[in-house]
Amino acid sequence: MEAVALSPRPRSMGGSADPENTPSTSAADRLFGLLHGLDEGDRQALGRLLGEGRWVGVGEVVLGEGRAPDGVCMLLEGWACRCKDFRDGRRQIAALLIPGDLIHHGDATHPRAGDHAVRALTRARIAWIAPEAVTAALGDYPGLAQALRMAAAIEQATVRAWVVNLGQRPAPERMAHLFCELAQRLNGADSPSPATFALPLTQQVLAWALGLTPVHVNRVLQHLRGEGLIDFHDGVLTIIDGDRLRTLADFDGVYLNA
Amino acid sequence: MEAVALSPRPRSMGGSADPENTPSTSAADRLFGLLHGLDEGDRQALGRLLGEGRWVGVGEVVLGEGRAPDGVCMLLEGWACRCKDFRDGRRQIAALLIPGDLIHHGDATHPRAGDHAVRALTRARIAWIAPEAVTAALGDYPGLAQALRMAAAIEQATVRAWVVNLGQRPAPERMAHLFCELAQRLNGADSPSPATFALPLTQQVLAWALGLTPVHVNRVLQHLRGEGLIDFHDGVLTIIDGDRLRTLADFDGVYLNA
DNA sequence: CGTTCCCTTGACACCGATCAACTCTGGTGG
DNA sequence: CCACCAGAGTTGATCGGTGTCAAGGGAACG
Repeated sequence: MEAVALSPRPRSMGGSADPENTPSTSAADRLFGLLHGLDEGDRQALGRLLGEGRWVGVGEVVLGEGRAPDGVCMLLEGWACRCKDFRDGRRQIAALLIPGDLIHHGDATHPRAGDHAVRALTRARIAWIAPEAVTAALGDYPGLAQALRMAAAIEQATVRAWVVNLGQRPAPERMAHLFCELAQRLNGADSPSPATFALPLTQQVLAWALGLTPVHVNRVLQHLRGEGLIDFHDGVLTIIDGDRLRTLADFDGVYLNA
Repeated sequence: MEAVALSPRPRSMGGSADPENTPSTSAADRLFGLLHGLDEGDRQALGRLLGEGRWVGVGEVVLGEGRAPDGVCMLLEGWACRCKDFRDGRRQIAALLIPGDLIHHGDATHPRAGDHAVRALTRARIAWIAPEAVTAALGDYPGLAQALRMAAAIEQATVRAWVVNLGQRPAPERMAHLFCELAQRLNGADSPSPATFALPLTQQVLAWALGLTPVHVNRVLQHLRGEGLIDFHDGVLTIIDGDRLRTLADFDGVYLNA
């Protein structure tokens, strides 16, 4: 992960599309969006617990292989991934994490998360909540515990969806499915058909996520583009025809809903 | 799932190798094996909560797509799978479940498990614990809550391992990895090299789990057999050379440990 | 004694990997 | 300022793993 850039270089006119400039003030809100009509106190309590977080650089390991510390860790800004590295340089991304996702639900019982590492794919801001603070907050704000369990369950369903994606779908529908998932996670289920959002990932990273080669990712991207479904360059994905994209991918986003 | 048998027919001299005859009295014990030195009271409490369970037939849906009921559900005997069905008949198994595995951790907060169905692959015995009983027991036996979270975390790690397996490994190492995982889950990490255990699955089921075609599963099985690594027929898997099998699969079973 | 269905085998097609070269942009250092 | 380099993206040629199609064997069952 060292010698390879993970997010595309800013092109031509600088940071005009710089994804880090999107405020994403509401990382904690996204976690709480999982719960309908939740107490406003819970939301503010979580915000206080999280604080500002700290910045980590591109490619940096947030949570290494080996036994993980206790406490809860959340991604506030930027992109990260759960990533398994092979000795020969091959990699597989098992999860893409966006602001509001839990990096670690360390309820003092988590076994070793040693099967993978969490790495920042862009510059990223993460927040740790100390285990004592977690247990205390769980007592004071019962909604919090529920939100954490909910988030874990949704991540579980998402990983299962990736198993299905990798096991059954050929490359174009596989990539289409990933894009549909990300669109829904980023914009919500009801995003209009011509949608544009920052996807600050290189084709190499997409390849790691999709179990493909970078060159094949490139060809599939061109294919989808030629079909008039999407456009993707310089870290910006445009979904041109969401309906046809979902049809191609056989996408059903219920697994992402609370 | 209707017209296809899921476990191989008993061959020649009847049920001599019938996997259902293995007592597996200790399904609950396996869940508790996840915790070192746990209270004996907790173990017995879980046993009482589970009771005898009820039998379901081969191919029967234990937990359908759609919103799941509350409560905890455990597999006591037999095999089951988390299975995603496509309209055109294709399938992908996202998890293989053996006695002691949790089918449903319904802590009254689980969202729709609607992305997949849980089906019995053999005749299976499952037990439900009503939600009130769960919350009551969680209060009385705090070790139980920890065991449930632990089991969930291990399943999560297992699904991630499947993502890696499907995304990165070619068919022979993929199958080898699955066999290593099952051997460890069934016999523990320290099983002697020539090991034999019941694997009451058809090649078609293996294909669903591995993202391969039945005919390719057949060929890969022959290949592994020709290499002197395993033998598999009539629902019995023999691991002839565990070391070389693990090497081939690049298997590291830490993700299965508590 | 025919049916069913799992397993097996062979021939062939194709998706995606591999290898290799080239462009382009941005960064670096003389 | 320019030469050079590094790394992302792109393209073409070729190879191989896996899917597909098709046929047949063998054990259990009615």
